[in-house]
Amino acid sequence: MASEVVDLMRRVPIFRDISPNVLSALATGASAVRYPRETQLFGQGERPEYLYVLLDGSVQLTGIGANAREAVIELVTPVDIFILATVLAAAPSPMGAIVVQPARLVGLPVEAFRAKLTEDHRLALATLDTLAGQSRRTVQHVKNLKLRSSSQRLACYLLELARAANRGTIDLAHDKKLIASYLGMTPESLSRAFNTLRDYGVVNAANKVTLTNKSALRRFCQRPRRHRDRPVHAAPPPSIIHLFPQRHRSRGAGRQGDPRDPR
Amino acid sequence: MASEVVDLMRRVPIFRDISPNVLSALATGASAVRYPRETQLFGQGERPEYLYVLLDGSVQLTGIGANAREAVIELVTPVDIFILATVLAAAPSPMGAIVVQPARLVGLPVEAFRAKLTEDHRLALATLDTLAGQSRRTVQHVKNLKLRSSSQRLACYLLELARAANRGTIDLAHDKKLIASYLGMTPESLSRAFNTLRDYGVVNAANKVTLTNKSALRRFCQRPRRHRDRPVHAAPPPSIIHLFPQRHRSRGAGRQGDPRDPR
DNA sequence: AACGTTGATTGATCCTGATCAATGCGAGCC
DNA sequence: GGCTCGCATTGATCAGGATCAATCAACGTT
Repeated sequence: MASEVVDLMRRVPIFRDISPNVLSALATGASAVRYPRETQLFGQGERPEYLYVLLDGSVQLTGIGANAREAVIELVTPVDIFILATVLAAAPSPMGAIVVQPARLVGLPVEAFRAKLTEDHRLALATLDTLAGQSRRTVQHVKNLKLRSSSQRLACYLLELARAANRGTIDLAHDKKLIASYLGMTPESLSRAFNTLRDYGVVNAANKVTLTNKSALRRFCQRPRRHRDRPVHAAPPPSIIHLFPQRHRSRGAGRQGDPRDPR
Repeated sequence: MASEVVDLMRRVPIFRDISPNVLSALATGASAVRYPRETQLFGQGERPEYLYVLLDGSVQLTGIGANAREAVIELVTPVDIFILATVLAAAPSPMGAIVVQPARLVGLPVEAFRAKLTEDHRLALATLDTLAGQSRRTVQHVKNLKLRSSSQRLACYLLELARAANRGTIDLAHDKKLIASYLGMTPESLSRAFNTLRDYGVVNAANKVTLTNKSALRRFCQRPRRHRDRPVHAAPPPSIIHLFPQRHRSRGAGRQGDPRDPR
């Protein structure tokens, strides 16, 4: 029954406030399907036929580089929607999608989605919202890769999981191998990163992880990569060079709100 | 005169097909302003007041990590629009914006933009388009960082510039330092990467770069990071494990369209 | 013209993380 | 139960880049 699918779709923020008839139009021919591990939903370079809603399980979006090396670019967990940008651009997907935990998902045909987008303003606005959110997350990913060491990336990841789980102990829903790839390192390095984090209250028993000292861990995240003892004297005062319509860049550490993000 | 600004705005794809009155509403109080190098438009962690249209010059979007380390996350060149995602999310910006080449830009007040978005469907759709494009570019950035060596990233960058410039010789519009940061390495490593690429037909005189052998360079981009001589025998045949509604992942190199992207 | 500043290059060294190799461990299978 | 297979961990080694330091060229300033 299509109305069941519509009910399921409402679990995703993007569809929360969309009118029922639009939703059922989007869902024509669609149903919630279960897929086993390892199912490839589509490959890199293909134009996906569906916009996917993940209800249960998890899906990895992986990019393939030279020599068939792959890296997990995104790790989709329920309830979420994925390959929105690709569907909108009607372009080949820069990454493939593979089920990593037995998943239940709904595939919405892309033509209907794009058509409804042009008809329904609410839908367009909702899509804009979630796309903006995803875009920001990807930028954060780039920042992590460029500005943090691998142990720090792991620490941030764990803090994020803990925040989401909202309890002291996290259980890792994925292979260490997968997590390693997602965090941009090898499984061996991940293992060693866990060892490093033991000093900051990270206890790693099998698939369970407990953070006994979150504040220490948070501090670790923001620490410079190479912690040589630096001169204690303060950074030079901001040097105002021009006086122009906009305020000027203050070189050095003399900035106000300390915009470092612990994520 | 506001109509001048509207004309300027039309240079950006996002505004190309927007009705004049909507555009002039977006542009109320806005004008094209020139800013010198080093001008900080806004800092990381702030909520920008404007959605920016870059007409000339260039702007770097930089993330600040621990210890005031910064990395250039995006490099905006004309004609383009930036911090769209942040404006839409009405959230603090994950990166600051600094003028790196004397720039002319228009700042559109965010409230008006967001308001018009809810009123004008065309605007919403156009925004969706450009946001999708930007999102894809960021994903590509992540892929580059995870799957390619620094020399390969430089090679891709040069190929991209050559494609855009559409002539044999590129002139680098930015400091090497900046380019290095954008590509995720230090200036020293960039210098050495240029040396490495000499073997692939990259001639680097001052700010000019000529690619004398693009195909070799393209091949270099896709080469595995560590080119040890591997066993010649072909990869194992795809192992079909399940037979399910969707086709299954074929492990190994037995894939069809070779979806490696030379970008 | 001398000077100081800034950016680019090169060399020497170090460190992070990848690679290679071996082992342990647990789960599914016969 | 014994088996294999794949994942995780640990150790040893290696390589790619970062860091530190010195030099040099290009400018702008005085």
